[in-house]
Amino acid sequence: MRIREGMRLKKEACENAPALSDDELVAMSVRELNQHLRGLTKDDMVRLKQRRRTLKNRGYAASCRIKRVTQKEELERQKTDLQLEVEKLARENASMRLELEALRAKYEALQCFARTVTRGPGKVATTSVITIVKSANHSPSSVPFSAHS
Amino acid sequence: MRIREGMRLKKEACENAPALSDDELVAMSVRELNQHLRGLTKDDMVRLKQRRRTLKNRGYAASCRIKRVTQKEELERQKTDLQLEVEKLARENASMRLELEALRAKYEALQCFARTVTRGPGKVATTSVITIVKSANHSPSSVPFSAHS
DNA sequence: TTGATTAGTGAGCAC
DNA sequence: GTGCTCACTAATCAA
Repeated sequence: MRIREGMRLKKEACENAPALSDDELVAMSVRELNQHLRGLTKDDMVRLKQRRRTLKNRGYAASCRIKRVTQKEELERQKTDLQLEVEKLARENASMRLELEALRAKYEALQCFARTVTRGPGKVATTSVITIVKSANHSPSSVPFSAHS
Repeated sequence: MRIREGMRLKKEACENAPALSDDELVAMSVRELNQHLRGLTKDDMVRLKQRRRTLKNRGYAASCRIKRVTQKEELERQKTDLQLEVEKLARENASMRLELEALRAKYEALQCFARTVTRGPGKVATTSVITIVKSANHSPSSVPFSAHS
């Protein structure tokens, strides 16, 4: 139902009142409304109050609809934000994975090298035990460094 | 506006038809409808068709509302799914970051060692047993490096 | 009483 | 014509 301006004509039947517009009526405070109610039939009073209620309801319905679409838009916004964040984290994740693999390879290469160096030429004499323990937090009894003659 | 069963009484005015219920009327095909339309006033025909349209509209409005809430629920579901995924990725990310740092430390330690070994060629008078244990669950192939005598 | 929400209704658009 | 959606209304709920 589109707005029916013709409805206003009903109100014209009341001659002594200056034929309040919908906007005026709906914006009126209760005090103001009572001013305009003076000298009206009980019946007209009821009618006017009902018209006011209806106009108010019209507004409530409108804000209800607006709220509905606003919430939907908000949800969609949050969704796309989250999608972007997922993508960002996934990228970070992938690059870190590569970095980790690369470092592991470097580490193992260096390890090989260290082995050849220490195993081979000098025939190192003394016994020296170096233990570097970098353990995850679950091994509290760690001995991070211990050298033995 | 709640459903007004009283509206059906209007239809009772038509005696020759068996007073179709709303459900029957709305479920009827156009062909069936035409069957029931025989022997009715043009006016009654229009009225009946309009009632059918109104009943149909009632259903359309209902499915429209159902669709609306369904879509909203779907959006919320997707949102929580994405939130979970973000958390999961963030956790993975953090643990990989730790792993990376740990490996970097290990690598630098080994690098220092390698330098001392290679820099002082003959100087290394020690047998080195280097045990680097990074006991995180993901490196089962531990004892990455171990050289003896 | 006031504001918000629901179901039903007609208008009007799209196919 | 059929289905959907919008704006409106009355009913009803909630604060």
